Amino acid sequence: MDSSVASSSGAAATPEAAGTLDAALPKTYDPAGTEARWQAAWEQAGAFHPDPAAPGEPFSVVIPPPNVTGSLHMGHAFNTALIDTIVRFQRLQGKNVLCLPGTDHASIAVQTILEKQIKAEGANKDDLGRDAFFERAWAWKAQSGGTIVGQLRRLGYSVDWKRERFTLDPGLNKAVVEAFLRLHAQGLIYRGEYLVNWCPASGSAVSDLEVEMKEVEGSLWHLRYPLTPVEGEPIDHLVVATTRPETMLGDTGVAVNPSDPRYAHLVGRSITLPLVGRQIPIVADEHVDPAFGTGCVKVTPAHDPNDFAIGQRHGLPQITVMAKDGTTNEAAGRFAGLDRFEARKAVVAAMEAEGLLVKTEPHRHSVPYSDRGKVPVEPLLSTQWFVRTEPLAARCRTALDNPAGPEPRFVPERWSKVYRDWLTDIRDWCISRQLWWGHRIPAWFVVSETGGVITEATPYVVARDEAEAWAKAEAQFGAGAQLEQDPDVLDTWFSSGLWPFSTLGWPGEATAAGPGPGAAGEAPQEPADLATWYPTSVLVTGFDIIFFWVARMTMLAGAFLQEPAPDQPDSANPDAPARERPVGGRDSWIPFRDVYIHGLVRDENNRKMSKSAGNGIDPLLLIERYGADALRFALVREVAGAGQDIRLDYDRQTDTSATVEAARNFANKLFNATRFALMNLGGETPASLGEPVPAELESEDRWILSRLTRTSTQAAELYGSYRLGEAAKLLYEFAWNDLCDQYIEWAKPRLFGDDEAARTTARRVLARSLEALLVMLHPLMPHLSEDLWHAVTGAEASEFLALQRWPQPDPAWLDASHESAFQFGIDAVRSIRNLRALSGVKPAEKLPIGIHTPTAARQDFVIANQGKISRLVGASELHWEAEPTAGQLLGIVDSDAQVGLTVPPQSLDALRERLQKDLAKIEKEIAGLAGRLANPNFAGKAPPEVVAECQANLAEARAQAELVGGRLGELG
RNA sequence: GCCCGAUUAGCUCAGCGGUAGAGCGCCUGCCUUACAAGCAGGAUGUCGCUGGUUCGAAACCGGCAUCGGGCACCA
Repeated sequence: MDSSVASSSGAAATPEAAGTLDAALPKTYDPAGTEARWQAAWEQAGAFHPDPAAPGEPFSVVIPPPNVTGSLHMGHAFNTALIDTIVRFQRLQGKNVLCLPGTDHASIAVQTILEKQIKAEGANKDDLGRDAFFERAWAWKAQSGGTIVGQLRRLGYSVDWKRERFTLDPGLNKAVVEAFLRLHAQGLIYRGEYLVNWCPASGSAVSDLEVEMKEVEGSLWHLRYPLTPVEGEPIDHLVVATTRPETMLGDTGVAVNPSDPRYAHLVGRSITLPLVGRQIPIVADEHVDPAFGTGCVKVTPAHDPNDFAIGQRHGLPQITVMAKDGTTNEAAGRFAGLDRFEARKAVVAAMEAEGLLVKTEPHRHSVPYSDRGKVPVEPLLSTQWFVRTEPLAARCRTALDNPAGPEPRFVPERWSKVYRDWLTDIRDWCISRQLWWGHRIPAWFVVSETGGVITEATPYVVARDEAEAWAKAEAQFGAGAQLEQDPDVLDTWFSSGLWPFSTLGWPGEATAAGPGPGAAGEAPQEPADLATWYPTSVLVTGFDIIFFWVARMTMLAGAFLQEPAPDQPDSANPDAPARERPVGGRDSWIPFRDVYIHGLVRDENNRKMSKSAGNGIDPLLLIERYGADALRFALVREVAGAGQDIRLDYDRQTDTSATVEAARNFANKLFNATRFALMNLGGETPASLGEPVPAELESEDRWILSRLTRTSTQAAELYGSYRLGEAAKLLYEFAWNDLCDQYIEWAKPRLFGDDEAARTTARRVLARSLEALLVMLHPLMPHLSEDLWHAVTGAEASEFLALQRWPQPDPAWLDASHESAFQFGIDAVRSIRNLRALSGVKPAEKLPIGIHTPTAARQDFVIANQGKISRLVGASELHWEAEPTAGQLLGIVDSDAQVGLTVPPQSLDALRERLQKDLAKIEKEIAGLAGRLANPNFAGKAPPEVVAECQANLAEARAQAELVGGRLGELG
């Protein structure tokens, strides 16, 4: 006992880890100081910096790296809460857990922000130059990244900050270059001129995924195209309908459906394109819907994806009439130099002037918008780099069909369909961006071969660096070769797509320094982190980036991690137990075993929170008001239906949230429960008190230990299967209802009394239950639980709850029949309190109370717990006769027990009303049960145990009805 | 057009074959020596509509309605 007191005060003597509770014993929990203190302590101790050679089954998560575009919003806090709950739980399971943090350079988003800033300063990025721009971008990254990291720390994220990565840091650049080279060597990267989505706002190509279709109110212009005249032909023109009249300047054909009787005979004839005068052919193409518009389509292969395809099928020329800044070019003739929307007006006006505008109809249609630029994208012919996706997607589909189980496994499962569908009709991925902020494409053009300029035909070499490029170029093109590196950068998602392995050290030193992929004699030493933690255990992310990110990661992993990793003997720790992994390397190349997809955080009006909508909530505001633990608990608790969006209530006037406040109240409840324990454990700790001795346990001891055992099994199951919200609710109920409302109240007489032995038993049970609860809650409320755990256990400051083991209560404590026996006590107490309230007895007034039951076991229970029950119900004396004494006010617990008060019956009406209500309810139940039993089909077909239960319930209900009826009769 | 989700107490949501739950809010009473951020007691629902399966449906199946989301997209 004494030694434990010493260890408790020992913790208090270490200032940086002193439990809040040891000092002034405030009545309310103040999260701010506690949270900061433990965050610092964890980090200083390197608590979350795992060793790849350490024992324990590896468990790893790479966090979705937030964009360095400013600060974090509630969605990030949600994602963080979920991931940290999972990894902290797994750490408590004794696994070798790595949670790797980082941020994403967000090429186009950051460049857009910076260009806006520069523009506001009256300059543009070209004045600045590429190097200065880069410097500025890095400064921005430092600032925004710092803010983000600060926010993640404030949430208590148990990530390994020593392994923090940034998608544009040198190590990841090496991975990006290597990935590009290997894909190129595999024939999976090509360069060519295709119609791409051009964003005039950012001056870059974007991928299909970065285009968002928006419904807009536009117009459908019907234009008259005169046929080049032919003798005897009655039709002298066609009418085409278009939403983009300006593109007619680039028309190189008109298409009709081959089976359209109106026009079939005109196929092959030519048209004189108005305003331009070009002769263009009429072609027949299945794509044309005869029922839409006039059934004639103008074909502009250089400015529309469908027209591009038609043009390809019919060999039509591609005439680009638009420049990359969204203005018409010289090919637009007299319309050249106009902004595209001006050009539209000008063309329509000109057509009208020539009497060729048949009509203009209002027309609602979808227009492709650039996600980032927020302007309509322009389909434009452009030479870009592409990844050939089908072979990569095919591998992913095969993995998903793995007969041993889908890889990855989606939770909830329905998202695997979304993932598969996208991989099934996938288009090639345009990966080049005409931006500066990003990974420069590792390709050098041999410009000497094409007269010093870069064209589509310019040959190139891909290389790890300039020296290698020169070597390759000279070998291929001779010493006179002139090189120029491609000025473009790669799509951000190209580097994000490598995240689960690039952050773990892929491709490793030997390979990177080696002569090239597949070269002989190469003996790549797989990085230890990769060997231990790849594939990662689970990816936790929102459904909105399944295509952008999840699928890109699986596709790229398929290109690089197919080969089994070499066996890595555990040299640093030869005695370590064998890993649960196949000898010879990883069991899958898919970068994560599970993909846990969560919903979005919506605002109080059920709108998606987003920066652009301006309805985001700064997590820091709520953390400051309620604490990080409260915010985390609130977010996780809301997520019981996995994959469902969550709605966070929020009052923008006062920056308050009832949901988070409820979680804060729970934190305070735990704080006070622990405070109560500290005040009543007499300076002892769970360890110094020792195990509860079965023979000494009282009723509530056995009950709470059984509940604890049950809860610990259930909570582990829930956490382990990503049912985090359910775990949160379960523990909330155990803590508040079972431990605080029941156990502590029943145990108080012993804790406050002088019976040393009884007090010790109660202390043992209380200490053990509370400690186990704190461990179980740790994944959800890490700071509070860490703090309280230190206070309760007196653990050294250098020890952490975060690194303890999940509670292993003795299974022998599980006792369902005792749980229901004790439930009688709870129910009896409630019945008495109800009766007191009903009869208007003052809470402070003590009065004689009876519990009446003919059952011996229950009588024994009442006798054994007389003092406790008396205290709980405010009894001056407690009777336990089998039958009620005359003149008492009676309440029904169940058919086998009644409770009674001896008071002047001043509230008979209230009691009568209550009994009548009870009776009505019971009779309704009887009618239902009797009806069911009367149905011969039920008795014949329902399982016998259900029938028996039904009969038992009916008997119970009838007995209760009789009791209630009798009481009503007495009341008159 | 194709696919997915949701619809349960005033609000936010669990429950997903045995006859309805939680938190918040609400009503009543309590500063009971851990906690008023608390305690005790209480009220509150034709589980969207409609067929079907079943002895039995909030739950399973079909249709419908409303809301939300994704994909595709005809000029």
